[in-house]
Order: sequence, then structure tokens, then C-alpha cells
Amino acid sequence: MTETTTKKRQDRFDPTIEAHWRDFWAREGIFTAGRRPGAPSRYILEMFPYPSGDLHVGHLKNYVIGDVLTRYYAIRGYDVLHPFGWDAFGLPAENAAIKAKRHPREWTYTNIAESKKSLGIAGIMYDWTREVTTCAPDYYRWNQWLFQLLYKKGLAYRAKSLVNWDPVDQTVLANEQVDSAGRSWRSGAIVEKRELEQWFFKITDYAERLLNDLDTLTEWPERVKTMQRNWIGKSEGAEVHFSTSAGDLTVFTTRPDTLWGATFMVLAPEHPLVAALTATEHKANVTACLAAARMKSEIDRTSTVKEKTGVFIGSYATNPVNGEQIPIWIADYVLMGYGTGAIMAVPAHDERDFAFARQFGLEIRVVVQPEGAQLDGATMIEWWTGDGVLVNSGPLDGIPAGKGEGQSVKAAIAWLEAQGRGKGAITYRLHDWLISRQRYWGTPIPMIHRADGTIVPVPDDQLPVVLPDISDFLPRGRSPLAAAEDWVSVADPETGEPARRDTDTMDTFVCSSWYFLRFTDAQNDREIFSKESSGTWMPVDQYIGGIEHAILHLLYARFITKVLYDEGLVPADEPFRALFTQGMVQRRVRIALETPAEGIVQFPEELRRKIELPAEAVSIDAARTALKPHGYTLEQDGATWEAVSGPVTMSKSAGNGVPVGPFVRQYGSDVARTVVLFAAPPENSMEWTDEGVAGAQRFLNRLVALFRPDSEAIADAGARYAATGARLPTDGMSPSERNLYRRLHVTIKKVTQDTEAFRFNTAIASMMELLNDLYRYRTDAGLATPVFGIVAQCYARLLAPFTPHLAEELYSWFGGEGTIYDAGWPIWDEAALIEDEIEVVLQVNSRVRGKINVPVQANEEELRTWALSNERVQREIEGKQIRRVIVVVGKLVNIVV
RNA sequence: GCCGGAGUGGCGGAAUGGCAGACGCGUCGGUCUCAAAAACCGAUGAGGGCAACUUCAUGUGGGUUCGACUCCCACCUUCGGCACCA
Repeated sequence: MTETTTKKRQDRFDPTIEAHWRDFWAREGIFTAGRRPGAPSRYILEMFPYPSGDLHVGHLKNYVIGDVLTRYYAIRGYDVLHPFGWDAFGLPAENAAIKAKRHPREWTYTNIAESKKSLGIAGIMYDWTREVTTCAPDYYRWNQWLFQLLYKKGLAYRAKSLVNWDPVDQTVLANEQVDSAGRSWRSGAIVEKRELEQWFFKITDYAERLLNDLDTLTEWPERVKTMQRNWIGKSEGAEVHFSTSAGDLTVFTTRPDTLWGATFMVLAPEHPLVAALTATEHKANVTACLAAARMKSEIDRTSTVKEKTGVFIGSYATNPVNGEQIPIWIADYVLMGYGTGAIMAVPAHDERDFAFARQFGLEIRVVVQPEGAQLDGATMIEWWTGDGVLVNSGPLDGIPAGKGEGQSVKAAIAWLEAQGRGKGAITYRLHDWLISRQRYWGTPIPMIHRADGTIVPVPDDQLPVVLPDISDFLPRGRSPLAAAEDWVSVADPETGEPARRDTDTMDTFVCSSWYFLRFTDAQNDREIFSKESSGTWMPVDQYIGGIEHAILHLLYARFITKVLYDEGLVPADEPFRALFTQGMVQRRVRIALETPAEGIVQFPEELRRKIELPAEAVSIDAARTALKPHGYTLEQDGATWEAVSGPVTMSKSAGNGVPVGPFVRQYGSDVARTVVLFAAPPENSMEWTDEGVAGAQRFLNRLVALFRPDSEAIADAGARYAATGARLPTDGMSPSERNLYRRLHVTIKKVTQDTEAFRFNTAIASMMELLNDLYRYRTDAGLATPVFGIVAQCYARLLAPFTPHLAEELYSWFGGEGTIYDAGWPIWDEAALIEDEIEVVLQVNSRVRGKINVPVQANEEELRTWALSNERVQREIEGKQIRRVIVVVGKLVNIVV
């Protein structure tokens, strides 16, 4: 190697240093929890992934954020728990394995090994002694234990009901896993409704607590809390019983006070009393309507919002308040899944009932009259809502409408309760959690079906029920486990008679609803985790993940934590004290176009498939026009033309992922981390670009180029740093030294505060500013000085959360021993932030008309005098009358004329 | 339709009542080089002026204030969530 290349290498950030430090951290156990017994603790956790194999830099963002916090708290002297695991069971893993034509187990473990390697070379440090893998028997054994705990507590039950069936994935799904368009969250297929007997977790028992405790989660994004509130969907009102020929018909209403205005009733088509209440002469109509409703998908049922369909079924119900006979209809705007599946219709005071009544010519009776107006149903054009007083309502006449004390709703409930025709009631939109899955790759449900039809738990000493290793695991509408006859046949644990195992597996979200608890005691083979361990670490201090889990995972995890809290196993009844939802990493997709001739391009097959484009070769202009509506632009790169998309989320399917391995080898993980952290605030999505990479690289190169040549001199300052922290006596410093010293403390403060507030982009920006100052200072001062030495020592420490490899490298150059994470975080000195002289802005009529430098202690009177005697200001105010002078000490003087 | 967030240079973004555009990218000019790259130095919101300087400018319109990106009201756009929930 020649001298020049050696020198060049020295002056640049060298990614080959990284491996050494990663080995060092792992060997020394720097990020193993419990390293600092007695120190304050922090539990930092990123949502664990399902093992997809090769990681790209987009996956990294989530982990980098957790790693930054882990290292920040480590260097501050905390005992940090930062564990990792694999959400290895479930549909995503199983479907991918099927597609790859491999056994899910083999596929999963291969991917885990690959992903783990990527995380390793990215320098994300975890306490791997606590790694959990949900598809391992030593994990799902406790998943089965948890199921049985819920069963014992009456929170797991088996019931026959109308459930969501995914025809593509061939399994049932929980409500949370079906989107508003009626599609599976995973397969995207329109779900069908099937009547099946399935296992449920009784999450509705916890609805009130899940709702109320959201208020205690002050460090959760408001957005996520709102989504959970909407999902739980609490409504307060009353149940009212109407009598019919087939017995009592109960409805739920939030407005029992409008009962006197109920002029008909509507049942959901699936309502159990429909058959009994259908009069013979209406049977044909009703059957047709039911058939039509069943044919409609969820989308159809919700897309025709305004247009109501329904039929009269030939029966009447008695309105309990006045004995009136009101007709009973069925219509699919009434949903079986909410309330009681039946409503009393009050067309004058409900928009939907109004539309229905207008369509079918039913009576509209006004029972709430606004002051000064005369509403009547016949002429009411717009459905009306608002305040008023009750009319035509017997004992409630004259009472003001409203939910408060002394208002109509409370009065109506009191009346119903006194008459025995109803009571106050609360309804939630949240339903019990359907956890059975007719799929292979999951935790077997640890229950046994006895010959007499009863169901008993597998005795604890027979857990785990190990997932059998079968080769024919493809989904086929019932669990593939049912075909494993040897496994299914089992002796009744009490009588020894032949019995059969439950052949369904559990929803993978059960696995992920408590993994953060297992991390506190991952190797415990006697219990799910010890009380002491969960007591040490829970709740998770900072949870980091994507917004896509706002309802699913986060709601389930809160539920299970509350159940375990009630059991006395966990000290906290909320699992995640603070939640951070990070934005996506995006990148443009670049597709090279074929150029059969000069000025002519042809779209390649992959692009034509994605968007409708002509197959034949076209001119550059025509290509540009064709691409534009699809969000692509045409760019020239040398001789080749490329179609370039807008930024889209990095993914395997979009083909725009930057693989971690090759990138880190070429540039270093510190560069990747800087790109991700600096480009945008972490909650925003960010675009990964070559220019961004170059910028990050430039920053690290400049650091190395500045510090490396002076590292010996800086090392001398190390002893001083150790003795005094970041502080130096400022007496005798030159102005430029004093200024640099002040800038150091400004930076320490900013980086500290920004890091704690997740403003990593501005933290890094302030370090860049300090670096620019250092370059300027070096030009001024020429050589290494005690101030420069202290700044460099602190700088290495400030880098430790963000670019850890370089930070350790600098630390060792600067004479540091052991790890920088034991070296302490710099503490800023408020006194050092104060400038001797500050610039004060002079304004005339709020417009900047000059600036003066004044001593920082200058008082109001002095500032006023200086401002008014300023030449520039005098010119401006000449001949004008001064009306007012506003002086803001340390900032500005504004003269109003 | 309802609820919530956001709107700032060519771009990502800073600034939460006091000099709008920190930091970075890009672009332009320069130094070095046979040349290029890299690196370094300088410029860079728009308009006007030879210049000192000046006008306009944070989605739109209004308001509060000596002073508004920042606070208040209305609207527009956009992103996200919910959506026949009785």
C-alpha cells in the first residue's frame, strides 16, 4: 500500500472497523441485561418481527430507534433490557413457507438464522440470552398454559356463532383481522360468514378497563388511543323489551327518551326471532330478502348507505309505553353484530330510521320539539338533530331532551325500570376474540374432547402438546392436524377412555400478546415467568413499532396483561408505558427501459404487467406521457432511459429494498444508521436516496479527518475529562476558545433533550453544527488545545447512541479504556451556555432596521438608550413621533412611531 | 358524513409569540488536477437596485398583538382513522 492511499484511508470513515466492535460488545456482554445491578432500569422493546429472511434497510429503522435508546440509556448508566425474538407461528410464516414449497419449521428457522445475521452486522445490540421463538415448544408450552389459565378463569369459552371465514387462507379470523371493506387483513380475500363452533377469549369482560385505562397512557400517540376507543365503541343507553307473539323482543337504544316516537321495529335479517315472527303470507317475501342479504358481501351492505332495503314480516310488537301495535320489519341496515340485532325505529329523530320510513311510507312522529320551531314528520325534509323539549311522550312531556341530570334520557330509564320494561345498559362494539384457526402452523389448543362430548384441559404435567411433524399441512377448510390420527387419539386424562385432541391451533396474536413478559425471564422452565422478573422490568418503558398494530396486537397485549395482572403475576396492568410509532422507509423504483433505436424506448415486461402500457416501442415523449398518470417519470442515466416511480415503501414485492448485508459491508452500519436517523423525524416516512447516503458518509468522513490527526493530543484531554466531566475553567480562554466551549455545551444540551424526545434528526443536525464550528475553530486556532481536546472527548460520547462503532473507535483513539458505554454521558453546564456579548435586533415599526452587539447583562434602560442613539434607527425615526418602545431584554428593541 | 394530524425554498426538514428557512441534499461559482472524481472554499427563497439597501414571502381569507409559521375564527387542500353502531 502506498503512503498516499494509507493516508487517504486514515482520513475517511472505514467500515471495516465495525466488526471488531460488534465482537467486542458481544464478548463483553455490554448489552446484556443485569450488567449493572442496582442501577435504574429501562426496558426498551421493538415489536418483534415474523422471520422473513434477508433484511433490507427499511426493516432496520424500527430496530435502529430501539438501539439508539438502548445505547443512550446504557451510556447514562442505566441497566437496560433490550431483548429480541421471533413471531414465528402463524399465517404469514406458513403461507410464505407453502409458497416456497418448504416445511414451515425449516423455512422459519432458516429465516431466523438469516435475519439474526443481518441484525448482527447492522450493529443492533440485543441481549440474545433472552431470545424467544414462539414456534419453539419451550415458548408455546406457556401459550398453552395461558390458554388454560383463561379457561379456568372463565375467560376462554367455546361457542357456536357466525364467524368470519377466509376462503383463501381457509380459516376463521377474528373481527380485528377483517378490515372495513370486509377483507382479510392478511390474504385480502372477502370473508364469508359461517356458523361454526370455535374458541373465544372473553375480551369483552375487559372492555371498560381497556377503554378507561387509555387515559392513563399519556405517552401513547393520541391517534392510536383514538383508534382503540373507536374499536371498543362504547355506547350508553337502555335495553327496552317489546312484547310480540313470539315472546319479548329486546332492543338497545341510546335514546330511550324517544320511545314514544317509535313507530315500527326493525330486525337484522339474521335475528333468531325472524322465523317465528314471519306471518305465512309474508314468507315468500322474507325468504327472498334473507337470500339477498346473505348474497351481499359486507361491502355491498355498507356501500349503499342511503338506499334502504327491507320487508315487513307480518307481525307487530307492542310498544311498552303506550300499548300501540307497531309493525316489525327486517332490513340489513340493522346489524346482528351490534346491540341486540333489533332496533326500535324513531324516524323523526334518527337519520337512518327517517330514510327508511320515507322509503316505505311509515309514520314519522315528532317527540322532541325544538324551541320556537314546529317540526312535523310530514314536512320535515332534512333529518333534524338538536335540543328541544319532549312532546307526545306521556309522563315525559315537557322534560328537556338530553343525557344530563333531570333530562329526558335519565327520566326515560327511570320510567322503564319502574315499569319493569327495560333498564339502563351499555353496549360495546368490541366482540370476544375468536382465537381458533384451522391451520397447521400454530400452538395446538391444549384441550381434549371426551367421548361424552364434554371438553377438558390437557393436564398440566402433559404440556406442552407438541405440534406434530406432519408433511401434509396444506389448509383444506378444517385443521390439517385432524388428519394426524396418532396425534389426535388420546386417552381421556380422567377415565383413560379413548378421546380426541382439539385439532385447531391458536391465533398467532395470542403468542404475541405476552412475549414481552417472557423476555423478563425467558429461560424459566418452571413457570411462564417469575413474579420477581416481571416486577423488575415491567412495564416496558418504551415500545416501538408500526401503526398497523394500533388495534390488533396492542389491544390483545393490553388485555392479556390485565388478565395476568389480576392473577397477581405482573405488577403493571398496562404493558407499555410509552409507545412510539415510526414511519416507513421508502425508495423510488427505477426500471431501465429497452432502447431498440436512438430516441425510441420499449417498456420491459415487468413494467407493462404492473401498469397498462403499450408493448411496442415508442418515442421518448410518448413514453413520458404514458408513464405520467402512473406516477412514473422518465430519467436519463448515461445512455439508458429509466422509468422512475415516486417513493414507495421498501418491500420485497416492490423490489426496492436495499439489502442490509452488502450495504453495511460497503458503507458501514453507522452510515446506514445516520441516513435513517437524519433524513426526517422518526415518526415521518423517509425516502432512502443515494444522495442521503453520500451526505451521511461525508459527515462521518469529516469527523474522522478532523479528529484522527490530533488523536494523541486529544487523548491528553481524556484525563481532564474523566476528572471534571465536560467542564473547564473559562478564565484565560481566547474568545474563539470560549465560543467553542460554549457551543459544546449548547450541543450537549440539545443532543440530550432531542434524544429523549425522539428528535434524532435535529440531534444529529446539532452535532453537524458543532463539527462545522470545530473546522472553523481549527482554522482560527490552528492546533489542538485543551478546549479542542474536551470537545473531542465529549463528541465521541455524544455519537455513542447514533454511530456506535465510530464512537467506540474515537474513544479508543482518544485513550479510552474498555467501552465508551461505561464512560458516562457528558453533562452540560448552564453557566457555560451564557454568552458575554449578544446580538440584539433593532426594529422600527416591527421591521428589522439594525442589529447591535451588547453585553449580555445589558438592562432595559441601557438597551433603550443604545437603540435610540443608533445611527440607522435615528435615520428611520427622524421627524416622526415615538409612540412606544418595546424592549425585550436579550432579544430586541422595537420602536413604534 | 364524523374524528384526528399535516400544509414552510428545487427537495428532506428547522424555528411554538421576537432576525423565517438551522442542518443536510441539490444547484451554481471557485481552488486543486492533464482531466475527472473526491476533498476544500464561497453563493443559493422570489422580485427590484451599480450600491448601501429594499419590497414580497410559511395553503387561503379574516382577527388578536408593538410583533404571528407559532394564538383565535372561517375556509381550501391533503394524509390517516372510523363509518347504516341504533
